[in-house]
Amino acid sequence: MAYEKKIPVDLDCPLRLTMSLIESKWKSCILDELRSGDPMRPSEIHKCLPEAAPRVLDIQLKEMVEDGLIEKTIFPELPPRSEYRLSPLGKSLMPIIDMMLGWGEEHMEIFEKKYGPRREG
Amino acid sequence: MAYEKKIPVDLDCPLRLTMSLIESKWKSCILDELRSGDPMRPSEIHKCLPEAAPRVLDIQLKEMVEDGLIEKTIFPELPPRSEYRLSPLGKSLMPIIDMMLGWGEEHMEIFEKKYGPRREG
DNA sequence: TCAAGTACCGAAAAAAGATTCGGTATATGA
DNA sequence: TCATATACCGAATCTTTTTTCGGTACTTGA
Repeated sequence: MAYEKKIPVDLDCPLRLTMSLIESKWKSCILDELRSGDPMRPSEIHKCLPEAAPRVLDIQLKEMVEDGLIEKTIFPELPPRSEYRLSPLGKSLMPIIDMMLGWGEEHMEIFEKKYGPRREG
Repeated sequence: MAYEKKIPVDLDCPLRLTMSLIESKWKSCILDELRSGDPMRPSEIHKCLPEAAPRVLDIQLKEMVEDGLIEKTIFPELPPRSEYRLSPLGKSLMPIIDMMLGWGEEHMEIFEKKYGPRREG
């Protein structure tokens, strides 16, 4: 009955906090796309992650801006133009993204053998 | 209509692979509990993570055994006794867990200010 | 006998997450 | 005029994850 405000991240445990910021399906990939530091337009991000439903990317980009991991610039132009780039906070997550990417590359074969190959007639 | 076998991890991208192994709500915490390398009994793990629904821990422990992140020993005793411990594969994830824990500790305050404090009358 | 502890599992319900579809608004080029 | 492109949002639906509840089976101790 009592209305309880929903907290968008997990403040009970430092590990859960970090996880809750990046565990949505495409957030880690978005951070990876932005790794160079150069800004990217939303349409570019969509093209780089074609498996992601566009609506999900929109929502997750918005949440990441709200959480302070990325920054958004809107240009007052028509047709509309905007850009996303890593914030300092987002940059500070990059070593973690790097390690996860490296770990995945190193161990992909194990899991391909175990669970793949995928989509064989 | 065509039945497609569900693949329990994401083999399309190394980053998503790593994430898919640990993104379930309590998996990273389970790895953290097992960090010392010493085995833990399931009841111990439950006590250390009292916020987790026991059933979820059971399921996630089982998945982590299946994925090869942890190893399980069942002792043929009554009452039943079993133990979980990090596998070499799980150990290789620890630097990532460590970094996420460290990042969370360093930045917790930002998010407490932004989204907390929680449960104030 | 009864409660508590051990380690699990199945099924239903609830919640959260992702997806699809349609819509806003404006501009350019065919 | 119509399609395409830009960027985004709301709502309904589908899917997955998490939670809750009950059950199995056996032992110990009150």
